[in-house]
Amino acid sequence: MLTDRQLLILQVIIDDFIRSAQPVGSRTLSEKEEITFSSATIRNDMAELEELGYIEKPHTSSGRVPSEKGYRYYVDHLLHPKELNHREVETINSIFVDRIYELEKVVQKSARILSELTNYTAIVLGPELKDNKVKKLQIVPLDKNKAIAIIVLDTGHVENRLFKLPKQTNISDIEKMVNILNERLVGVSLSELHDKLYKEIVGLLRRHISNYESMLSAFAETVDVPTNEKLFVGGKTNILNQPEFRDLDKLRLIMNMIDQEEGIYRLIGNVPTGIQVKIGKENKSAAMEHCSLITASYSVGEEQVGAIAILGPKRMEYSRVISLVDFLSHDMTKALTNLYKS
Amino acid sequence: MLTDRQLLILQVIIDDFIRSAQPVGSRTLSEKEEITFSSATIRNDMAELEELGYIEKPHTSSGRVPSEKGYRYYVDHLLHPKELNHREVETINSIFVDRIYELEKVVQKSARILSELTNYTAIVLGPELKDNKVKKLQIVPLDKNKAIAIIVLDTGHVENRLFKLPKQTNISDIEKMVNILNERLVGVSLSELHDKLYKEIVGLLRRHISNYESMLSAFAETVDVPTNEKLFVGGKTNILNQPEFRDLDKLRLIMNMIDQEEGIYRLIGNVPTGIQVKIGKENKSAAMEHCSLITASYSVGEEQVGAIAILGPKRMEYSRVISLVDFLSHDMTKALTNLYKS
DNA sequence: TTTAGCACTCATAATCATAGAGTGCTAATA
DNA sequence: TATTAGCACTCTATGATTATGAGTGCTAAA
Repeated sequence: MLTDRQLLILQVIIDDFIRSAQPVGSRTLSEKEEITFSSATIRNDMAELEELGYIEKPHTSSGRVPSEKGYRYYVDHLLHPKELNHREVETINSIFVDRIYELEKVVQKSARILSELTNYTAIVLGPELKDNKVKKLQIVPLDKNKAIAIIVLDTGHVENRLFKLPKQTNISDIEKMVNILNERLVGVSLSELHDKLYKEIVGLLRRHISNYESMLSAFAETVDVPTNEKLFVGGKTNILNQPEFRDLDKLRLIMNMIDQEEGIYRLIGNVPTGIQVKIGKENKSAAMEHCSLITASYSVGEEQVGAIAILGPKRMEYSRVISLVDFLSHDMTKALTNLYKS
Repeated sequence: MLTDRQLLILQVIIDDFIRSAQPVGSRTLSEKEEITFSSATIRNDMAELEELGYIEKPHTSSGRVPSEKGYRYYVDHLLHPKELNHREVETINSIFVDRIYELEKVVQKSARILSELTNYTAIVLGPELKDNKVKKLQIVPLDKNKAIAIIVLDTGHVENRLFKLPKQTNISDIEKMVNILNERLVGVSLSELHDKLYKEIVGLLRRHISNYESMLSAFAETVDVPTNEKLFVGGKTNILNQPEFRDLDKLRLIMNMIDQEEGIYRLIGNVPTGIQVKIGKENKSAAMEHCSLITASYSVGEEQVGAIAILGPKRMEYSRVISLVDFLSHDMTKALTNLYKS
């Protein structure tokens, strides 16, 4: 359909626009070294590219700007993956050099570093917990009225919740309860826990322990944690540097979305395995209309557990960002697999 | 020094400017109902107020704008506290209606609600932990190589950290260690813990346990948590609605500061007891040059443990915000005192 | 002491002209 | 037949010019 020359022109237009954020004219193009033909030829090809919907004009006599269809074609067919340079590789590896033991820190650091490397906004979603298995349960009384329920998972994640003790609970009841729970629930995954608690355990408790209800419900609530561990967003203010967000209304729209976790979960809550690029309206979100989102999943062993993402303007440095995100996601997979499967 | 009439004029100028964000002229003022004298009189008084530094002119023939000195005088002497209306009281009380047991949620909700009520940015700093006392220590082995150290504090706060087990650690050593730590450290406050660990405990461990070092250092690091529990910022995007931050450079400056915890800690890390108002340059921070900060402390019992703050433009609704912040801080004090001291 | 009157200042908005980047089309060229 | 030079045309961005009007300071009268 498109001639090689037209593809070259499309590619150069997009490359230039990504760099300059300015509409690209035939004259500018003809001066590029990779382009050997005249501006008139370019104009003819541009007219055709426009007719086919790959580029558009902001107004009658201006240069051309890529359309979403154009970006899509560019990402799918014209992109040559950019090799990361030494510094970039080093920087990403530095995330994992010291203790990976604090997952929260790793997630946070990943988001920060990724946003610094790209100058866009980075989102890192910590591993899902739903397949984690209970390692140990514990109740620690704080005083006459309150106690704290603790669940330790096999990945080392700890959930806890304060709850009110029924009046005159005696210590031995608490101990009995903890014993029953540990006997029955160690090894059970978080996703099965709630059911198990209310189907198998509740009868046992009723038989052996008076006033088990509030302790049980504290455990049940502790268990009902959001399925993802932690969410970090790095480089929110990088958005301010993008010329397309000079417009305060656009800015407000996207900022509002980023500032509430819910919006972000909707955006990258369940991304497919591997790299994905969503351009503008493909994101099905009014706030994201002028943005592109590049996501990558990471895994523990074979199982996908989390995701990282870069949010930037449609005019994004796709090839560089894709390489970075890809690299980091593999690094995270390696590090986490290493940590949990050995 | 200032006549009553001048004070009235100053007050009305500031009130009007807070509402409109526009320089206030003598004509506008003379039409206010509380002002009974002519615009010429006002002009004379304004000239004097300007000479004394309470107001200033953006340019020769414009209306007047309050200076920082003017705001300061206004806050110190001209403010009549604004009664909260029913809805505001209800909304704030709603923070504490259901389970206060999850402190993190309470802090988060406070920040959100405060920002919604004020339309400014709200910051809530969770309670300090340094005077919390150890309630229980625990080590849970996850597999041959890793274990998790857990510290439960008397307020119900739980800290935990993954650490690497020395090769061939046997279970009984871990149990011995846990016993020693619990015997010696329960009741010790977090601020004394580090010292105690390395002065008293280390000798005991050396005598009874082989390979105690890494377990000890895991505990020590778990203990070295930031002294404040949690920090939440609500309504960051409210800044975008303030006309003074149309300027992208100003916006970037303040956004950058808000987006890093460190900047916020520097700002409200140690605020005095009670309400404090810092106006513009009084904050000693370039980013805050065009902002005011209203802070209030809250306590458990008699002891101040945390702070809440509102960050807005210098042109802030001081009286309303002060009332809101005051009210919320007392509510928090009540709720927390009730929770921990009963 | 207060106020009316008036000349003066300056920011803002509106209008207009110009330059220049870019286009599409036509006709000449390889 | 495909490419390119040439040219008229379009539209934005820029700057200059000009009104408009809100607001001031000063003077003189009340």
